[in-house]
Amino acid sequence: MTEDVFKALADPTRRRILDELAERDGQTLFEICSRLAIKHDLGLSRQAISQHLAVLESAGLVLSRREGRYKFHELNTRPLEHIVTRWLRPDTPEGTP
Amino acid sequence: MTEDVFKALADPTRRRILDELAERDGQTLFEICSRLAIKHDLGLSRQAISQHLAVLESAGLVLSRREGRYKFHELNTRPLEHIVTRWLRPDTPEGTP
DNA sequence: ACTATAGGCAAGTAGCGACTTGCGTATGGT
DNA sequence: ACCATACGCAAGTCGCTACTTGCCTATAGT
Repeated sequence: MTEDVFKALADPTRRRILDELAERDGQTLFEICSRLAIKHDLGLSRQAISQHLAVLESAGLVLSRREGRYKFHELNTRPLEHIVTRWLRPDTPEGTP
Repeated sequence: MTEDVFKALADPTRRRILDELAERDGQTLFEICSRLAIKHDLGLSRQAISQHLAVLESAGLVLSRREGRYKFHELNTRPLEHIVTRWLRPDTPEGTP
């Protein structure tokens, strides 16, 4: 559950992937690979990214649909919404000093 | 920075410690140890908890003040507030389907 | 049919991270 | 002065995890 969400967010490369999907949804594995290689200097193998995507997917942060030989990935922010409210006090809801 | 926050949140024991401090602020190391041992069944050594607290402290999630031979720890939720908004889309701000 | 593309599976390696163990330091009580 | 308490430091062990490498499957194009 939220257990996997925290573990998924622990890795900086996975967070970069989420950034990439937040910027442009529906990318394939190869697109994400080349984007990460170009925009950031991450020279990671295809399998590395694939495994990261698997972790993100089992955490529910990434949804994928397969079409032909392409697999498109999209970001799902639902699991992110309430993982932190667990510690946030009900007082000072937004900006009430 | 936020790098350390995610790493700090990755461990379930550290999240338990945050829970404990959220429930009662200003606990010492021994208090946290015995609380974790009793309420949850974590039979961890003192140093284990101490190292976890060090991680949480360097992430800015826990602040500590020393008084005599006691060191009191308190929760700081500031670093938690904006780590997730990075991926949350500006649409559907709270509950607007 | 053949080749290239997009991706998956599995085993192996290296390094980090959680935890322990042992010893050391400082404060407080008597 | 003595001892117990509350905590810190340092090294060592063990398991997990990120990453690679090699091979395999399936779809698309020609």
